[in-house]
Amino acid sequence: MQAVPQTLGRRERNKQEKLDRITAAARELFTQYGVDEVTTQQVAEKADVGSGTLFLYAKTKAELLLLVHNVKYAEALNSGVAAAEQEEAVLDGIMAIIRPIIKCNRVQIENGRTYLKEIVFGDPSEPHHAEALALTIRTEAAIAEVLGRDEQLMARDPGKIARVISAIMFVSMSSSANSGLTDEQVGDEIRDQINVVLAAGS
Amino acid sequence: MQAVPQTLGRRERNKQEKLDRITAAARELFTQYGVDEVTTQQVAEKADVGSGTLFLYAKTKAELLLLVHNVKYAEALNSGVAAAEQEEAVLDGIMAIIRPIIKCNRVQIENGRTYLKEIVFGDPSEPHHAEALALTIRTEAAIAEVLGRDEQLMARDPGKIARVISAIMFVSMSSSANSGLTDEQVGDEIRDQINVVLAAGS
DNA sequence: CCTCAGAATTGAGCTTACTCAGTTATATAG
DNA sequence: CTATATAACTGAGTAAGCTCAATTCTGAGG
Repeated sequence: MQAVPQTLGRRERNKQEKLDRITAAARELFTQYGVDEVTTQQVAEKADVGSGTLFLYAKTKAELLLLVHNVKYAEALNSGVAAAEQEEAVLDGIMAIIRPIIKCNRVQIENGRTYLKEIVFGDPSEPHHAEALALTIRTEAAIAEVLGRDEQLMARDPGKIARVISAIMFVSMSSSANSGLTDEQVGDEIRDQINVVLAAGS
Repeated sequence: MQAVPQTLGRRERNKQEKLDRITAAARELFTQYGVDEVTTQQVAEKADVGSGTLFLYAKTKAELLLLVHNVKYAEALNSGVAAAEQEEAVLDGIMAIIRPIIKCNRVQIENGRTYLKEIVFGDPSEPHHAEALALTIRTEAAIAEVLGRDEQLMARDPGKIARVISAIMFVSMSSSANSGLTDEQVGDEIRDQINVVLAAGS
């Protein structure tokens, strides 16, 4: 019997180190070449682990992408929420939240689309997927908060409206029809749709 | 040189027959077992064609599902549009359109979700995918028509609202979070969201 | 009927995500 | 320190979608 070591024991430390190496390897390769152009073998090699080990840390290749992309999405969301505080008008505030998210899902458009696909269609019981879902919930909450600043909208259901906006974002960012558009054009398309939802009473 | 034969020549007839056999085989196997549980080999065998031939008629397995499911979707849409004519209220009319679509995408939920996934993320240059897109456009048009019956809504932009409703439908029908719900529950979720979009002025 | 260009078909083979039986490393007990 | 249980790791192997070089079939021209 031994006291619990402050440094979590070698086993735990090794696991953490491996996860870090895998995450770094996947991030670099996916970002540079795109998830479809990278094989799991390549990620395993770069992370210096066996190919089987990779799948102990991410159950599928898609989960590996979630692991990597969640970080970027979280950053985008944070910056968007911060920017939204500076805005007066509701629509401007919402667009301030959305714009960084569009950007982050279109820098490497293939990865962004695969990420969004996985959020909706992937296995929600997987940990990285659960984290992604938590992020979309945070996004909706942030949007709902901005909606709630307006009395008229407060009287409607900000949570439900935020959900609708979330669906609008998802489809507009994912659709193959929009692959060729610029970030601004996608943003415009989203804004127009939000506008028709909000401008209801006018 | 010979006059164009009424019966399109043996070559064309053979191609048509093969496509029919492939479609029938895929429909039966996918419907009974679900697209993920069926291999392309099995479809090829059942259709009595070589495995390579299959991919001349549908470039990917997903395209094969589109080929099969488009027919069901078209039927659902037609029956929904017909039902919508009997409805007075706008929301009732829209739900009349949507309900058969929900049903058709959830009878075999795995196939329905894969179908929806392919519509958004698949290759739009493929013929069966193009047909699926045409169906979603027809769906939006049908919804827009019902919206246009109301003067207030007519003043807003029925086409754009229909697009928003389309996004709502897509996410609610696809989301893994809703896998366990009944058709009615999914319908309710969709109706609630549409309601908050339409009930704007009230 | 015979020839032949090219359309249509084919299935062996390739790629790659993922599995699993066997191996190695770690921590605890005596 | 040695033994043992068990957690962690590994890479050869499997499965399945898809490709493509070789083959067969079709129809027009002579």
